[in-house]
Amino acid sequence: MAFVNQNQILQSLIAEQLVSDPASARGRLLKEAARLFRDKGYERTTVRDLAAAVGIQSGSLFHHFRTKEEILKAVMVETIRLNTALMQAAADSEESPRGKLRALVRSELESINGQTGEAMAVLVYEWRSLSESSQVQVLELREIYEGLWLSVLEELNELGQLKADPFIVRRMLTGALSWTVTWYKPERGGLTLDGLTDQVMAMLGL
Amino acid sequence: MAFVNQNQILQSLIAEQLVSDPASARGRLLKEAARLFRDKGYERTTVRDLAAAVGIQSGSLFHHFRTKEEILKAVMVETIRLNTALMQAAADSEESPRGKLRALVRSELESINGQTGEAMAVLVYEWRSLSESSQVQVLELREIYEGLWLSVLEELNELGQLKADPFIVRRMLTGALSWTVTWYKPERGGLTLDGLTDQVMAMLGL
DNA sequence: GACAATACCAAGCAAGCGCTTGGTTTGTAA
DNA sequence: TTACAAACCAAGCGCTTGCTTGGTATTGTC
Repeated sequence: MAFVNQNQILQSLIAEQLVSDPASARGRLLKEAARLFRDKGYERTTVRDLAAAVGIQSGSLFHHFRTKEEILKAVMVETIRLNTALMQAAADSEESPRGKLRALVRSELESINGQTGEAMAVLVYEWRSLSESSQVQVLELREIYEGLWLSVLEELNELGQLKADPFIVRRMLTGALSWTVTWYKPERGGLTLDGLTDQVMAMLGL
Repeated sequence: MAFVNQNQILQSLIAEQLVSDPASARGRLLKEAARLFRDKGYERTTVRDLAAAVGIQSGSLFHHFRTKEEILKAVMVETIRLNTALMQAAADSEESPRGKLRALVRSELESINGQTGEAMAVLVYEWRSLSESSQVQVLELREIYEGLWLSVLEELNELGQLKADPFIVRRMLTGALSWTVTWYKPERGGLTLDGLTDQVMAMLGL
C-alpha cells in the first residue's frame, strides 16, 4: 500500500462526503461544538453558546441541524470516520506486529492530544448524552475501529509477545490512552508524543 | 498493623463523621445520588429525580443540602475518604512492593466495580460539573490517595521491577482501571475480580 | 436579471430547571 | 403536656433551556 499523509486522508474523506470540510460552515460549527462539549460538557453547552461560537443566532443553528443532539452525533460520527482511516493508514505503514501496535498507540495518542483531541474526548466522555438510537449507529462505526486494534493484538498474542489477553489489553489501553487527555500537556514538560508512546510500549513489555 | 476488614473501616469512618451512615437519610440520598449521577450524568439528573429516589419532595432536599452541587461534592468527598482508608488498609496488609501493588489494583477495581462503584464513576466522570472551589477541596483529598499509589510504584521502580516511569504508570492505571466500569461485568462471563487483577499485573509484566 | 433555494435574523413560546417560601407534621426531651 | 427543633410538604417564582415562527438578506443558476 502506498504511503499517504494525514492531510491526504482527510481530503479524500471530504471528497466522499464522509466528513465535513473544516472550512465549510458545517465543519466550523462541528469543530467549535467539539471544543465546547469537551470544555463544558454537552449538557452545560447551550445552543446559544454553539451559535455564538460561529457568529450566528441560536435559532439559525436549526437550519443546519434538526436538534442539538444531532450536532453531538455528527461530531462523534465524523471523528470516528476520520480516525478509523488514520489508524488504518498508520497500521498499514508498518510491517511487524509490534510496529503496527506502536503505530496504533501513537496514532490514537495523536488523535486524543492533537487536532481532533476535542472531538475524541467528546466521543469518550459524552457517550451517555446520546440517545439510544444514536448510540447504536455510532457503535457500529466504533466496532470497525476496534477491529483494527484487535487484529493487531491477536497477531502479537499468537507470537507470544503479549502478556495478557488481547481483548483485555485493548480495553485497558482504551481507558489509559483516553485518560491522557486529562493530564498530558506536551508543551510544558519534556515528554513528547513519541516519548509517551515509548512509555506505553515499555509498560506492556514491548 | 492489625488486619481490619472493610466493614470495620467503614464503621470507624462513620464514627468519626467522615462519611455518612448509609442507613441515615443523608447517607441514603448520597447513595441514590451517586447512582443517578453515574447513570444519567450530573446535569441530566434533576433535583426532582434525586428527591423522588428517596421519596421526598424536591424542595425538601434543600433542608439537607444548600445546593445541588453540594450533593455532588459530598458524594465525591465521602467516596475518596472511604477509598483512601480502604486502599491504605489493603497496602498495609502486604509485605512486598509487588504484593502491595496488587492489593492496590485489586482494591481499586473493587471500589470501581463493587458497592461504591457508582460513586467512583462519578468521581472520575463528573469532575467538570464541580465548581472550581469545590475542585480544589476534592483535589486535596485526591492527592493523599494518589500518594499511596506513588510510594508503592516508586518502591517497585527502585527495585528495577517497573518497566516505565512510576508517574506515568499510575496515570495509565487510573484511566485503565476506571474504564473497566464501562465493560467489566463480573456476573456474566467468567472473569473474576481476582482474574482481572491478574491480567492487569501480567500486562505490567509483574 | 429573474427566481429559487439557501442562509440567516429577531422575537418569543412552552417546558423544565434550581431553589424559595410559608406552613404542617414528626421526633425528642423535660 | 408542653416546648422546640428537625424533617418534610405544597405551591410556585424567576430564569434558562431547546426549539419554532415569520420574515429578510445572500447566493447560485439559467
